[in-house]
Formats: sequence, structure tokens, C-alpha cells
Amino acid sequence: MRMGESVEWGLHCCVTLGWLRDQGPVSIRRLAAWFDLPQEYLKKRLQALVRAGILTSSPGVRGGWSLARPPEQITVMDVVTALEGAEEAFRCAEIRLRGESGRGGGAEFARPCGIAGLMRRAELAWRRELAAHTIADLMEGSPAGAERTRRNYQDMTG
Amino acid sequence: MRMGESVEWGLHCCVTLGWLRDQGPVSIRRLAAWFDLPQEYLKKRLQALVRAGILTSSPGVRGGWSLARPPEQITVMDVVTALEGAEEAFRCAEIRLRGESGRGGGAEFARPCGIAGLMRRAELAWRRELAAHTIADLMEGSPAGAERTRRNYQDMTG
DNA sequence: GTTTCCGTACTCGGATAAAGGATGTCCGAGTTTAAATGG
DNA sequence: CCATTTAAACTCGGACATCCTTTATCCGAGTACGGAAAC
Repeated sequence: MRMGESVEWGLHCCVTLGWLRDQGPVSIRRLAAWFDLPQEYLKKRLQALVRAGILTSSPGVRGGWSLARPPEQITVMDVVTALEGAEEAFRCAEIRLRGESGRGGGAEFARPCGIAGLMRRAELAWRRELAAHTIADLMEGSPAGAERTRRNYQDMTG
Repeated sequence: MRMGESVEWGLHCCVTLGWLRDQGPVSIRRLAAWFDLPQEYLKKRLQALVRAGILTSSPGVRGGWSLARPPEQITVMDVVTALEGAEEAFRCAEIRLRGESGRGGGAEFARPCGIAGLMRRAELAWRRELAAHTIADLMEGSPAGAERTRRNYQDMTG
């Protein structure tokens, strides 16, 4: 089971956009150079965050990307869901109903599969952790990063 | 993020082998027919469970597969780890160190990344749930399934 | 001075391709059991 | 009746083939800003 690499990109970008919120939109060229990421593909992933209402993008010569909401109102779960999709990692194919195993199990099969239920509960625990923290938490987590980001961005843009 | 379909296969097979524990080894042909699964690929996945010490396989005309330990001593986490690998779903590539973002962050970068830490804690919560339940729990979860499995298996083998 | 036009720097969305992992199939080789064979 | 051979039913491990997702690139089209040109 593997989570896409762009989740790390998306979270770092959200935190950075949070720190640069008063600087106006940040162009994809600068964001990609910021973390040394492939520009075109990063753009495509950030578009998913726009569709999810997490980011805003504006065209034009002064355009770019910015947070659509205050960082306190964007959970890490929001970002992960936008980038990885809302489907659960474990998808029950109900193989218990197939083949010989499925013969003659009447009322028993009306009840949900115990395995699927357990996997769902485990995933809920995971989601709960991610939903309990916001971009603002991550921003506060490294105050030195905030200052350094603003300074480096000034160098870059000025 | 997607979990392989064979996790469902492996868990159902372990539960079934737990129910048929006093019947001796079960051949791959019967296991595959049991759930209507591709026989050769199922075999390959169960071999991963053998390497992890969860199952035992014996060659020969009366050979087949059986649990290597009592079902109370096999956690769901064991099975998932054997089939999906021990690596975490989120792998931090430390993009914060690259590009402009990495310039001049001395002592700050010695500390672990807050994003990676949060993802790790979330995954720990997930693993904790899976490690808290065993194959025996799943077996007890559907007593009707146990009886029906034994009966259908008798029909199949007799 | 005001309006119009144009170039620049962006984003948007689709088409396409490369890479890797999950899924699925096939085959030769080894191992155990049970039946068949020979004494 | 006992020992030996043979056949059958398995597993093991590797080599492939296929499909799908992720990652990545490219390009035409649209949009906003700022300056230049026209009036």
C-alpha cells in the first residue's frame, strides 16, 4: 500500500502558501522552483486542490495560487482526500459470496463482512488523526521555517 | 492510496484455514475454488504468508496449506504486513531540503519534518487497530460461517 | 488625458508517454503419498 | 507378505505477459495586467 508522492508536495505547498498569504498569489513556476519539483505535474496536482476548494488559482500576469480558506480551516485530511480520492484503501470485493464459500449462507450474508468492518474501523482511526490537525498546526510547528520561507521568497521575487 | 486485493484473499483464507484446522492441510486447488480466485496467483500470495511464518505448506499428494500458529496468535496486522510489505504508506522524500526551500535552514532541518511525523502517527493509529484483532476474533465473529464452511468442505472433499 | 490595442505572464484542460506495481499465467523441478509391481 | 517401483497430487521458484495507476511532458486556448499607441 503506497500513498502518492504528491501528498507530500501538496502539504508542503499548502504550508508555504499559508506562510506567504499576505504576499499575494504564488506562481507555479516559483512553487516548483521552491521545492525543485516538476512544474507541469505539480500544477496538475494543485488543480485537484482547487477542485476540492482548498486552493484558489488566478490567471494573468500577477496570478498564481493561494489558500482558499484560512489555514485553521484546512485539515490534513482535506488535502489527502483531494489528492488521493475519497475511496477507502481497502475495498471489499465480497469474495465470501463467490465459489463454494457462498453456498447456502442465507441470513448470514445479509450482515456485513467482519473483515471489511475491521478494515473500515482501522481506516477511520487513521482519518481521525489526519482530520484532527490543520495546515495552521503544521505552520506553527516550525516557526523558524516561516521566517526563512518569507526571507528566501523575498530574495527570489525581489 | 489503494490496498491490494489479495489482502482480502489472505484474510479470508486464514479464517477458513482456522475453521478447517483439524481437517489437515488444504490444497491450493480447493482454496482457489473455495472463493473462485485465480489459483496460480493466489498460490503466489500465500507463499508470502509462508515466508512470514503465518502459514505452513507441505508438498506431496496429501499436502496443502495450514496455519503455522494458533489463530489467537495471528493478528490482522501480521497478515497485512506480510502481503503489503512493512514500509509505511507515506514515505517522506524530504522535499523541504531541496530547491530554494532548503537554503539556510541549519539546526531547523536536524529536527524531523512535522508533516512526516503527523503521517506516521496517523499510520500508527491504523496499525494499532489492526494489531488489536486476531484471526481468532474474525473466526468468532461469524459462528454460522464456521459451521457452513465445515459442511461445504466435507461435500467438496468427500 | 483618455481610450484602445497589444505583449507578457500566467492558468486551464486535454492528449500523450514512460515507469512501476499489481495481477495473472505457464512451466520445469522437487516431494510426499498411495497404489502397483515383483520377488 | 514384504520390498521396490511407479504414478498421481501436490508445492516451489522463476520467467513472462497484461493491465492500471502514478508520474511526467507538451501544447493550444483563455485570462488578467501593464505599457504603448491612437485619438
